[in-house]
Amino acid sequence: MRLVVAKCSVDYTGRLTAHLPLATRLLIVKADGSVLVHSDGGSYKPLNWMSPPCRLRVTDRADAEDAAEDAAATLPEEDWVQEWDVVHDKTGDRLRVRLVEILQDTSIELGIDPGLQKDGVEAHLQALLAQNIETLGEDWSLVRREYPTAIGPVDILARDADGGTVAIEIKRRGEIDGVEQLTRYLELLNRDPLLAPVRGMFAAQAIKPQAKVLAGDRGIDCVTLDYDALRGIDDAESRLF
Amino acid sequence: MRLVVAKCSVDYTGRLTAHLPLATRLLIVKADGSVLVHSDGGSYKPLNWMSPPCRLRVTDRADAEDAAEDAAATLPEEDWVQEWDVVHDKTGDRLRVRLVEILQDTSIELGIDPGLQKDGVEAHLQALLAQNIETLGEDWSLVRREYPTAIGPVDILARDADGGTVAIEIKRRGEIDGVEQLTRYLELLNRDPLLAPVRGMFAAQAIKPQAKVLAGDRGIDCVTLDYDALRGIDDAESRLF
DNA sequence: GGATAGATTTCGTGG
DNA sequence: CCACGAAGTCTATCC
Repeated sequence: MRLVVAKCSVDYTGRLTAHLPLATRLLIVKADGSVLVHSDGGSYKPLNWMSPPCRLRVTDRADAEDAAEDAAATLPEEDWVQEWDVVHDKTGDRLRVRLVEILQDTSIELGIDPGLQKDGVEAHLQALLAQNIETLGEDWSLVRREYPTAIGPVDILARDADGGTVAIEIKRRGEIDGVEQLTRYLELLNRDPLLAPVRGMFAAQAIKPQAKVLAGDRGIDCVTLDYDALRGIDDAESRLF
Repeated sequence: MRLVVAKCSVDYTGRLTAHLPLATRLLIVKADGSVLVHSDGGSYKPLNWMSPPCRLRVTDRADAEDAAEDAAATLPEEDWVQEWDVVHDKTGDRLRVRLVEILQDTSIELGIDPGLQKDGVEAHLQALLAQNIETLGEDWSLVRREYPTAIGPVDILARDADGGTVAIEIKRRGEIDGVEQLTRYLELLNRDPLLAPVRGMFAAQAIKPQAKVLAGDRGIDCVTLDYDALRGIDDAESRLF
């Protein structure tokens, strides 16, 4: 990994065209040749970047044949001492960085990272609800998780106390897209005479008002899930055995 | 901006819980106190991070009162020399970095960045199509861009050669969501007796097969836009005046 | 400030 | 390898 702090300008051409005027920034060159351009603020997203796989070519001003005449009458922005030309292997996207003043330049070997270990995602929520389907109502039973349809799997298919089929869509945060998704599933499931009628249930840790309204309009029930409570039930149950 | 290369372990608790085992990584502390943890690969997304607004508190091992007894019988991973505790001001999300060995530690002042200048986004595509609405068919005319409805503005409302109203949704890349969005608009527009019947047109630089099928199923026409061609027409036209 | 839609999204996962 | 859904998404825009 190479870390450079430099006064530079940056140009990107690819999916879009973008330009960064001359300013002091952090440039990161990773082991795979990818480049990140960071400012001293904002969030984790760089101002500009090039994703791997790509190739970085560095040109020093001294090496440029016509350096002398170029330098004669140019804007300060173009009076660079080093130019980086980064080209994406597949898309041809190009990132050009012109370094006018290099304030810091270090390289260090990091090695391969063991990677992030996550916990608490939607999959876990789905597993917990499937294991505790009776929290939705007495005598409810699980048909199966990831019930397959032509346009993708429904999170949970269940039967309510009356033996009616219920398709459940689970989201961490319930927004309008989730209701649309469930609507498409219901349309398909209700075409199957062996299943129909199938009603919908939209389950999330929090459901936005607009999603609630849309769901209501389509006859879809909404349920708010309590992650900690579900986990609690699950722990309590497992302690019984 | 502070740049630290260190052998460290990282723990995050917030929306989810995540852990990074001991390894050598780049740690970036920005002027606003936000922290990024980068490995020497992957894309621009850090392995872990804390977004602003947040507070960073640094503890040196020497300062820890019970350092001696702690160090006596701990795992190498917990034999840290410095600990960073970063807490988000609003959400309370916490990032804890334990530095076991510091290989590099530099600080530098960057100043405020002038920011990125973009070109070629969806707005431009919309403007180009609005100016060249006749590319969709002879005698087509523009009613207006950003035609307002109760659930948001339709990109373009136009009239075809027969005087029929057409609602056009424009995307860079045509996917299923765009068809859903246009469907909602059409439902609303067709409730207006002064406009109805309104037909739909889905316009994008490229339309995915699944989106095409869904659009076809709903009687929505699909059109592939050629950005460069539209820009060319526009340039040619402006040269006439 | 909250909600919404787009992104050079990136990142998994499943077929 | 492609396609789709989720993300601690982030970011700009609009109301």
